[in-house]
Amino acid sequence: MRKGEETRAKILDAAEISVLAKGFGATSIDELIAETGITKSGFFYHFRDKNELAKALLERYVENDERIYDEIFSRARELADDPLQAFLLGLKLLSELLSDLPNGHPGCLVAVICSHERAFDRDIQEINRQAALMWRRRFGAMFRDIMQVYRPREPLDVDQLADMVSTVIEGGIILSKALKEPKNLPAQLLVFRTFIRLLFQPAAS
Amino acid sequence: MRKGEETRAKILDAAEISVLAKGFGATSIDELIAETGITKSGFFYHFRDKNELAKALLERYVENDERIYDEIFSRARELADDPLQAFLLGLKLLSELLSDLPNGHPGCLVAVICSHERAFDRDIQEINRQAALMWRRRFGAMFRDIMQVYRPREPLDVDQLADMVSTVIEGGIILSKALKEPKNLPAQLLVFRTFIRLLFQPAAS
DNA sequence: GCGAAAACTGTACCGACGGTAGGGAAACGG
DNA sequence: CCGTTTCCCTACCGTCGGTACAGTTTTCGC
Repeated sequence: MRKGEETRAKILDAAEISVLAKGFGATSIDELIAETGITKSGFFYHFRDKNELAKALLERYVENDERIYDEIFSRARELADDPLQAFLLGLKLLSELLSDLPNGHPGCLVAVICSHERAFDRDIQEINRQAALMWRRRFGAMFRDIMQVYRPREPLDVDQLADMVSTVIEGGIILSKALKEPKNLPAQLLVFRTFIRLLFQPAAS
Repeated sequence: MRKGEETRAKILDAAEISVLAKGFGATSIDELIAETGITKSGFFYHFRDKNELAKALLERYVENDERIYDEIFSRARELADDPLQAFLLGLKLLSELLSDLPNGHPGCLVAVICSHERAFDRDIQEINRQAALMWRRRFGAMFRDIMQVYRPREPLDVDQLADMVSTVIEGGIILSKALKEPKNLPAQLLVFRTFIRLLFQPAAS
């Protein structure tokens, strides 16, 4: 029972690394069982097929992602009383965390799934959608808090502003990879941070 | 000679649609030859292997991409004398163009390659990198023009600002797909446009 | 410590796919 | 009409995802 989850986790660990590096199609089951020291039958005991592996992988990834955001922004909230300052601090903390990853961000599974779209069933696409909606809700709540204190210099839709956070992160991951400049993602986050500061900065200079 | 290029183009057309929809791994050669009415030998006459197909696909995609940007921003430049106004207009035109696509942006091949990274050889990764660098140069030049006339309200690195354009586009494509909201990408572009307007807006209101 | 369930192993097999090899044949251009 | 380009045909190989199923070990609750 607990042993089973351990093996399952080992498979998922190996799969995540490989999928983020090579894509889902190029990640073979044979390769995963070789790395985890399990047999093919053992693999299919845990996952009915490759699609279920993808599903489990994505679910785990999204959970972990949420946990990291929870940690960072709750810590930022503790350190700053003002909602705007807390958000700006959160972005900074996130940028620093990403900057400390030696090889840059390994890649976002949500984006990988998007690039493969029709290769997966609706279950997976729905998990993906829910993940993006969670981001929207999370950052949307923060912007609503900010707007109770500060008036934006330009009227902007809260949801679109919240989506912009995810957009910059996802886009930053891709650009970092394409350019082979791991520092690009944290840098982009800081540029976005400047935009937010500008947006809520009082009109008088 | 011309017949050959025609067939080649037909293969690339089918491949591009399929790759953007399902990813590269899930796009089978058998499927491509069925759609183009060619035989397997015929396919391998045009492309030594799947990797060369990817390379040709990416090269064609990047060229087309550049052409579209050229058109939009040169038209914007004709309509507006001021570099800032021209850029803002260009973003608006781009947003409208993306908004008119009935099923949303089909996906960016550069991003797909990034998600598959290690599955491709260095040639392809280099083409990808050069494409991202071209974007940086293109938008960097625009921002430099703008900065000769306007002083940004916050000091920002020109390259990072230029990368932000690509970041928003790539991130917007992913978010649009994840959320299944095709209008998300053009909306994000307009949010970014607001940020740029804010950045270069004179301090006095 | 025992029995049942959980967690595997082993073997044999299947179809689809990427790719190779090589011998052609139609189409076209000069 | 000759040669190159462009493609077809057949046969084959290894890998991969997946199935089937019987057998074995490990683990855990009682």
